Amino acid sequence: MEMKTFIALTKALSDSHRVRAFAALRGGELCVCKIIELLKLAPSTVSKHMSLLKQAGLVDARKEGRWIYYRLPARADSNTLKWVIGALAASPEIAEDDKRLKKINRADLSEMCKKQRNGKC
Amino acid sequence: MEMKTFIALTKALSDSHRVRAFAALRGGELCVCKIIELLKLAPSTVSKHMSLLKQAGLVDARKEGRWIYYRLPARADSNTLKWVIGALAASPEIAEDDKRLKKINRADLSEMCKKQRNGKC
DNA sequence: TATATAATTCTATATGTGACGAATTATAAA
DNA sequence: TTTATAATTCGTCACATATAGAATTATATA
Repeated sequence: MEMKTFIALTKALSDSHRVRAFAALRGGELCVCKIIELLKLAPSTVSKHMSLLKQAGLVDARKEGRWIYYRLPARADSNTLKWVIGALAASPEIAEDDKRLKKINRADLSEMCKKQRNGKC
Repeated sequence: MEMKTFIALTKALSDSHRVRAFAALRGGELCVCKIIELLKLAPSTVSKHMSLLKQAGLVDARKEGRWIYYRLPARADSNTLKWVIGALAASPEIAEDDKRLKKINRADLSEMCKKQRNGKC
């Protein structure tokens, strides 16, 4: 791997919000508004974070209607993925996120997004 | 690993000068002035970089007289070390550094340090 | 077609980071 | 003891980054 690629990876992984978003995708793809709900950040901020992760090759995206779903990439450098997932395995923060994600996945999607726009999360 | 620890690691690895300094230690311990010579940065800058790597647990230091030697830690999280070394294995920049380090290791240490002070590297 | 909506890009701002030179500290040598 | 020296810490500056809100884009629905 070239230095430039490596630095893009480590920079992408050097912000806790991005790391949490990345780790959240272990459980399967998520639309942006669910990631917004998890991180409790403004939509524009989350969008920028996901774009950075994508540029580093740490996530893939697919569009379906008005929604964009992010997911772990199928054929990414699996050593990097394994290292990150492994390193965070015992992280209390990630365990807490996993719990919250279960609730978020049960919630009504439309209602959640409406709140995000009005409540200025 | 806790999130805080993980972010300290990725932040430490998100600057190419620090990554190069870290990788240079694969070949054995180095005193600061040799790392200065390799990176061609001001001593104070290199000192800060090494201190950050140390805080992240990526390197150890030992003092011998006026010199301080940095080295890869004996019992660091070996998964992290393996991932970094593995990811950079094919990096042309690191290969180039390895070449230059051979020359640096042959050079006269006192002369090199004197130049660094006067030449404002 | 007009409106609502999910996500993005754009703009502005506050904070963080990398760089150097000067001052400081600790050790060795004269 | 005085001087030289290897490295650090401190002060400062330029530049990068995280954040939110406004404007924009693309798609679905009334």
